[in-house]
Amino acid sequence: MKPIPEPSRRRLVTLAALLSQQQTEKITSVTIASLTGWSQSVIRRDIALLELRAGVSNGYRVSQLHDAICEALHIGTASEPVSTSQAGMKSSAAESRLEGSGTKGSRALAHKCCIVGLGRLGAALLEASIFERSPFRVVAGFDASVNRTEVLRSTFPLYPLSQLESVIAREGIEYALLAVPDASAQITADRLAKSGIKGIVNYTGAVLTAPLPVENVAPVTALTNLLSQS
Amino acid sequence: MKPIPEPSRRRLVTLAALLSQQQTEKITSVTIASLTGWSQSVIRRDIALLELRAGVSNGYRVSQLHDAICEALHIGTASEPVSTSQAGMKSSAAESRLEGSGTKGSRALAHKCCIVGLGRLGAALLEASIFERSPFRVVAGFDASVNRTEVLRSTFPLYPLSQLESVIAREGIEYALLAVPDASAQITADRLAKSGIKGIVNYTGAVLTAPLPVENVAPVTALTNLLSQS
DNA sequence: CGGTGTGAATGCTTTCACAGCC
DNA sequence: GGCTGTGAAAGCATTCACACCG
Repeated sequence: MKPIPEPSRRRLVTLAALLSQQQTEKITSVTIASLTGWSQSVIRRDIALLELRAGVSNGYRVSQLHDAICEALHIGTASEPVSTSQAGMKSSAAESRLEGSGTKGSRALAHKCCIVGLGRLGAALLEASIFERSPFRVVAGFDASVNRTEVLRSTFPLYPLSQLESVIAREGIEYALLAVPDASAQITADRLAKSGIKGIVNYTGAVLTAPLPVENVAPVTALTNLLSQS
Repeated sequence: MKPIPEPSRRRLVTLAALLSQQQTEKITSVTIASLTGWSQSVIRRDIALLELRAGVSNGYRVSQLHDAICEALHIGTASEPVSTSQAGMKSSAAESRLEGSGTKGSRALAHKCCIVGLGRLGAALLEASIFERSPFRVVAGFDASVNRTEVLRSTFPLYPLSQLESVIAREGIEYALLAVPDASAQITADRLAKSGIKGIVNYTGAVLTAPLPVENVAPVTALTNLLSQS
């Protein structure tokens, strides 16, 4: 399968999330269009990229489409469709079509993440429910203040910042959520990069310079993006 | 000035933030390239869109470029360049060029925002420092639990969710940071849309259907975007 | 030189429009 | 009829390459 272009990829990420909150069994591109605001053309093209040739005549099977996206995007543990009481045994084993390219990696381990900086914002991310039913698992938190790492409660261990490199290496952590004070953002990002982290979600107001993908989600950045969209 | 295309706009938002944390007086496209990872071509094109024909031969004046971006993006109160002691009276009145399209709106009031949902994450956004020196000002917080709205401390008033519509109208609030539980996200988004809000920053895991721009910044969404970028 | 600004060319994405299928 | 999948066209964004400037 050829590499999926960036705009399509981002839409597919959203589409996967949308599918997992969908109740119906089937869905058409026109429904997706009304739910997301994207054009039908673009939706059909995006889905065509999956090379799942299964959506004939009356829409796509929600679960099948969802799984196909997760596979194409290399999302290991997929966020399962929401199960409200009525769901039944709908698709627990989503009949893998003949041409299936070996879906064995599907139950793969979740991607390991860590939270760096446990101020108010970082501490808020400790909430376990956020990552439930997602392909990610937070396995460590870090803060410069030993006080915080000892007082805060979480389902995974918290470490002093000095152990950043060693814990990342030991646990094989892939992604970091960065929520340190702006002033130490760049230095910390440098340390993360050197530790072999694959990507950073940046909650700080600082613009990071790093040799790896950074997703900026600082409140001010997000608002500014909206602002100039008028 | 013609409308700025979306990819350029997003880069310019980041560039503005980068400039405001810059210490030097001048900057060249090659420096920006090394700091951001974007190509020189794209940077020069983006800046050319500003029609600020002022960057001859040895780079751009940081403050001037910053102001030009803020103007083009309709950012009222710009985030000022960081003032480390040495900054001096650099550019407090950024010589508005002759052709200037009437920069009178420049000292306009900050854009008003509100935080909807004051759980751990929403409450973390109450931190005033986050929005300091930004073109945004949070003027209200909302939560379904009166307990929370009464116990939490902030520099602006907190209201029960029932007053959402009335307060938004009265205060003329433009943007909302949505941090309610996933289950009530869509309903709340509908209320926000009806209240005339111009854009939503979505911290929930839910995919929103709304007739206005939504910026998705849920941790899982951000991580997934990174993930499939390998 | 080292740097910007910009036509022209390239490469991507989106849209159109229609064949094919249920 | 309603819907998908896909060539072909149109529309955008990025890169190239070079004139021009301090």
